Amino acid sequence: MGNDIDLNLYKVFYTVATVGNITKAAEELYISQPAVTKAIHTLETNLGGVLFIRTKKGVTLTEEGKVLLEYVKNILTEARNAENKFNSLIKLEEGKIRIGASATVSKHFLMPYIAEFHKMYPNIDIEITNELTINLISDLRNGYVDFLVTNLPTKEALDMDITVCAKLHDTFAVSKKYLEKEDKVYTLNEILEHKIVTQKEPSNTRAFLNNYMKSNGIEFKPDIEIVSYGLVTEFAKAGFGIAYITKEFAKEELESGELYELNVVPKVEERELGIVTLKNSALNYAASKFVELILKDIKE
Amino acid sequence: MGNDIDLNLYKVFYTVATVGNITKAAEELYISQPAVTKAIHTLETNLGGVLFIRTKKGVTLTEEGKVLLEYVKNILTEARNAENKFNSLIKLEEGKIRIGASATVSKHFLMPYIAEFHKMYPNIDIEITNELTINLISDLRNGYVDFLVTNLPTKEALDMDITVCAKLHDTFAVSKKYLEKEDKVYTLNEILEHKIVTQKEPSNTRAFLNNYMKSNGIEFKPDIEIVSYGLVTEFAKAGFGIAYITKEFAKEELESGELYELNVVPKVEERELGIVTLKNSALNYAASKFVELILKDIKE
DNA sequence: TATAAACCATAACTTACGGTTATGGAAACC
DNA sequence: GGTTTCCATAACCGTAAGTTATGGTTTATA
Repeated sequence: MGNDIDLNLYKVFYTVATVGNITKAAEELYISQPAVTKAIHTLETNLGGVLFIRTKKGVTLTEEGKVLLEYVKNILTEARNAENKFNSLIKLEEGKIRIGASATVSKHFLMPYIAEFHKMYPNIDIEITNELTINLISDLRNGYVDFLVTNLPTKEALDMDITVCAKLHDTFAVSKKYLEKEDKVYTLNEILEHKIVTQKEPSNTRAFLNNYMKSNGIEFKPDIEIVSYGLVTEFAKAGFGIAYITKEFAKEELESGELYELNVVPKVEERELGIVTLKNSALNYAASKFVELILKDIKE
Repeated sequence: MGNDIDLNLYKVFYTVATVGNITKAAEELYISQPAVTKAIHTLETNLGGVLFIRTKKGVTLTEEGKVLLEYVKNILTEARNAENKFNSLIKLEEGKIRIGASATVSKHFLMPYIAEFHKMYPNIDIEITNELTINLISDLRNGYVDFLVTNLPTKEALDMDITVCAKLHDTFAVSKKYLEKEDKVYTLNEILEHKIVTQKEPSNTRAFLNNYMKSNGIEFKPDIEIVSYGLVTEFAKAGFGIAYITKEFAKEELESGELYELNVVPKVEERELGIVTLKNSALNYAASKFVELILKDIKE
């Protein structure tokens, strides 16, 4: 956009035009009167025409100057709007964060961060999409969400950046209603003599469980399969069997004693929760601030 | 309109944003690459946020940068529009001239100038208002016309600037049908023995005639009074009597011999044709150019 | 797997120009 | 007629926008 003239001169022009007096305009602009005189002159020579008629009482616009002024008004208000908009985005006075995460992660992991962030920046909209990880990934690719918070590892992540934001610990837990608490170390086979409650495939958690079983040489089939993770703990609490759960997502039940953890060997490996973003595409400022908030915890 | 940031930086920003590459943008802007780098940096610090993400393949806009770009596009196109508009006004590629003048002046004086001007600048609209001088003056005051071309003197001209643009010579003329041509010097009283054809009051010409008569001690009453000056010559040509005419406005009739001038003493004083503009208000560029064209002739 | 090429960042230097002060002239105001 | 109000001009100054040179890092190339 080959734009020749010095846009800053328009600021001076505007002030002089509205004030109608070079000396006063200079005061308003906090520069000297000769500076303004010169600015108007260079603008006039650059444009190739006269903008003001100089009188002893001040200056008045020529007809062409009046026409120009209308354009200049638009230019300057748009510039002001640009500044304001950018500012409010940076100051987090407005904006939107679109997070993709499972209902479980949303409830048990994100919730406190969202609450904290919302308290700090109440005008930032937060939109959460709860779906299966596979769907979330396509949402991310299609630009429907800014980033995901999901269990790792997520395969096919060549076009994505992953940042670990928490460690997850799976375990077997059960209600006393189903199995009296005992100070005992369970083998996997002993566990499998019981009814097993777990999530239905496909799910990251279930895939992790399958893999764990397989690496211990066991081809297994659970007794109760549930789509919603939330219901897994409910079924366990109701005494339907031994549930495969993630400790971080069942804190309440474990702390209240509604469920207790079984001491099983071999221990289930540690998993990770990660923030997934699209490579080569930046988060908006609000989203990056939110991610920062999450990561602050893990840094320590 | 307290606008803080350097508007010229937006030009650089725009180029970088669209090219997506600082080095190439520098080429396009005919400045060095470090200059562009620096410009973007200062813009970023002035705005207080990041505009681009630097990669090894170039730069890409942040989300906030994308938002800013939309505003900047508007700013730059409006600036370009402003330049273009001003330019075409100055180049006389567009514009309008509104002239107030009597039908006589329009026909016998302005016509050739209008033709010449229109040939030079065919896109300038020329609007002519024909009315009595009194009405033209109020049109001028009300801004309905840019300037007047009228007989002088025009009273009540304190708020107006007057520039003489031609000399006018009134005289008595007659057709051979009415009075056989004689090589004779007429006194005013001899003239008055005939039928007199002249314009009806109010009119500048008639006022001038009245004044001329009065200064020669004569209270006179014409025999035929006509509103339209054009018809005065027609009536004279038809042999109704001796007409009071302006030589400059009856060239054809005098040259063709349809009318001939009577040698009357004392001679009628010279009158002036003037361009009348409103004080403290500038003509638009097209109008001022037109006035220039008229005045070019009298200068010589 | 060197080698070259592409890009942005930084540093040190130069200069043009946007600012300054000082002054003048010409109306307008008391 | 003195004072004030304006804009224009001249001479000077400092900064910030430009310059060249260089470096580091990644990506493409042979």
